[in-house]
Amino acid sequence: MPQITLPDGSVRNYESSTSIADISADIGPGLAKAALAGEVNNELVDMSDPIDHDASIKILTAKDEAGVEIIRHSCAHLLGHAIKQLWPDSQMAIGPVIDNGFYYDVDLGRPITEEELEQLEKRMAELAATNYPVIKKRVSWQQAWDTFDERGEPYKKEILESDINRDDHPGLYHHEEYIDMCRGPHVPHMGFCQHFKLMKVSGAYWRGDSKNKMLQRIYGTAWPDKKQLKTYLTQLSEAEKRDHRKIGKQLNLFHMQEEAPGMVFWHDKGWSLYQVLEQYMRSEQHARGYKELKTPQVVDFSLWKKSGHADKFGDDMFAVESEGRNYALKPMNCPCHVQVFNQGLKSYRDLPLRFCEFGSCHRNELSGALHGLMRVRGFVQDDGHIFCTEDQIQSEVAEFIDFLHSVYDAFGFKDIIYRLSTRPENRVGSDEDWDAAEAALAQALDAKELPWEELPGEGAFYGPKVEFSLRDSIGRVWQCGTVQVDFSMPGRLDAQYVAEDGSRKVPVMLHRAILGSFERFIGILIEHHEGRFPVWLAPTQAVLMNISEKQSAYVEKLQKTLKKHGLRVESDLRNEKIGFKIREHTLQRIPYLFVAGDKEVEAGTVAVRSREGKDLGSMSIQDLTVLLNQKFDSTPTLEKDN
RNA sequence: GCCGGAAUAGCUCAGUCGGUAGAGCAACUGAUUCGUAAUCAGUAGGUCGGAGGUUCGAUUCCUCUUUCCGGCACCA
Repeated sequence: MPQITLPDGSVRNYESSTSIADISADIGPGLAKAALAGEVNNELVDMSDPIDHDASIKILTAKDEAGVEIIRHSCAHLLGHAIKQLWPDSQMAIGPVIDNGFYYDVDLGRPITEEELEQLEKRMAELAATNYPVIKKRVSWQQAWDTFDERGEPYKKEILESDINRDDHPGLYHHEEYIDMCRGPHVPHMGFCQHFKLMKVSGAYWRGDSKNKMLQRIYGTAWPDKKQLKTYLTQLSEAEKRDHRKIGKQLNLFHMQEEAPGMVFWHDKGWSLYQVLEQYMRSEQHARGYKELKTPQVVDFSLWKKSGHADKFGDDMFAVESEGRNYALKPMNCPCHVQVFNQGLKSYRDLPLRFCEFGSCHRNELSGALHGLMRVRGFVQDDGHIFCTEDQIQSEVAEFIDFLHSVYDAFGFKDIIYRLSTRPENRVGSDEDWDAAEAALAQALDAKELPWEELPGEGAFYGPKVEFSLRDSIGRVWQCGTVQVDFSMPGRLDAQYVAEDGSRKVPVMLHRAILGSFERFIGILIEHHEGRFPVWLAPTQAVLMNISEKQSAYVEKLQKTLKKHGLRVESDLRNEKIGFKIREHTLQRIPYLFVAGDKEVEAGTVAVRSREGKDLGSMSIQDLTVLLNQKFDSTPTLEKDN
């Protein structure tokens, strides 16, 4: 006699075992039609799963996020159904839900072509159009194993063997003749799976391990209705327009070429942007008690052996041989900073000692990992190392987090995500040190009441870290800042200070960065602003232009004056129509355009137009300097437009 | 590094079922001096990523290679 409590608190009594399907039918035909799964005492269940005890339930439809995920999951099965029809020899591995869609890893023993992808999508649509019912059967472990043995599905058998308890009764979902194993739930019929698109194919290792066989991964997106699918596809093409590689070329910021893979050739405009960032970070760090260093880029391998980096990353360093000695291009700055610390006897009174460096580093990243400015082989970090005592860790971390917040705020990033990465399997240092370091970071976050999640096993080999990610104007998350506690390296590299009691002690080192790398951060800024940089960052803040030759001298004089004020102003005196010039500079996303005709010459002003096309009226030189000196107006253009 | 795809003028791209390539924009020259997103006319521009092979002949077909793109894996 199950008593069922609905989300609105109402209660229904049933004579015998019931199901989400029965309950939604009882409530009404509309709901019965829209229902695709349910929750029983907060656990997801299928429409057909029996409910024979008192329970609180929720009926899920395509309006619920969980409902959409179920649709996506079922689309993965639909993909499996279509694949096995088209290529019966293929072996199905796993088909999970991901953001906005799903994928299925399949062993076809060969690659899949674009044409085949279309063919597959077509078959999926045909199958879904029949609205066939999805039938769930719970079977014994052995029955499941026999089923997949008979059907030639070795990956499914492997999943059964390694991940599923022999006493369990796995759910087998029958999609007509196709059978897939899944925790579920799934849609009751394919009527829910009508709006999907196969996006791309790629290789993916079985179980994510590069030692395993590479399977074909087929990606798809799926939505409850046509409109949402279309909206998503539009969003994708909008994101493509923000591609920093494309905008970097259009705005002449930088380039890369074959002879230096993963290295950036900064052009004057990109370098201007870079310099604004660097000077800003320099003055902020100076204000917060950091001492700026510059350390060598080519350092003998012995130091990297001593620091422990050679063991773990030796192959990923650029090696340099000269006169029988082996050097490496520095992949990071910390060992060098310890060398500076080690010069001269340090006292506890010197701590905390905050070093920073715009450190030029090189890492020989795997070729397949390179990606525009986001993943490069040569980069510069806004790196810093704080040498302190254990007692100072928490306050130093707290102070750093304040610093980081003020920087992200200046760039217009308000939504920050905090993650604490804890001890990995391969590590140096004692468990006691790890306990203390992890606790110190967690406490610093908690003291600021920041929400954080733990990433177990994701820490660096020498210590745990907090990672700071920011959300950009279209909701993408980028990891940038980090602070890491290191109990190991100072000791390995013989750093010491004289404590209050006269004894020698090893300092704790905090590794920290806010932007991460300038290259990557600039890439993020480009995409965040879609190239429409706020005026304090824009490589060219304004272009002055004349209507005809008569105003040339006036424009040149004005440009000189503005440049003297430290403003980045260009002039365009070409013999072109004003409309033509405005179009060009607007496409270059110049924040402000200054036009001088006879009227303006007479009044000693310019007519100001924003890159959004707004007429800001006439302004004097004084007005212009105020306009171009706006600080930190980092509201993404997207928000401004809306 | 692994799987798949791509590489043609400064840029964006078309093209050749094997007979050494074309458009638009940009550049250059000339005319135009024109008030808020493209003035007109003309000129020039390419070892078709690199190396090898097949062929009478390769930008096109094959092999290798480099780089890039999409993923996977990696990320001190």
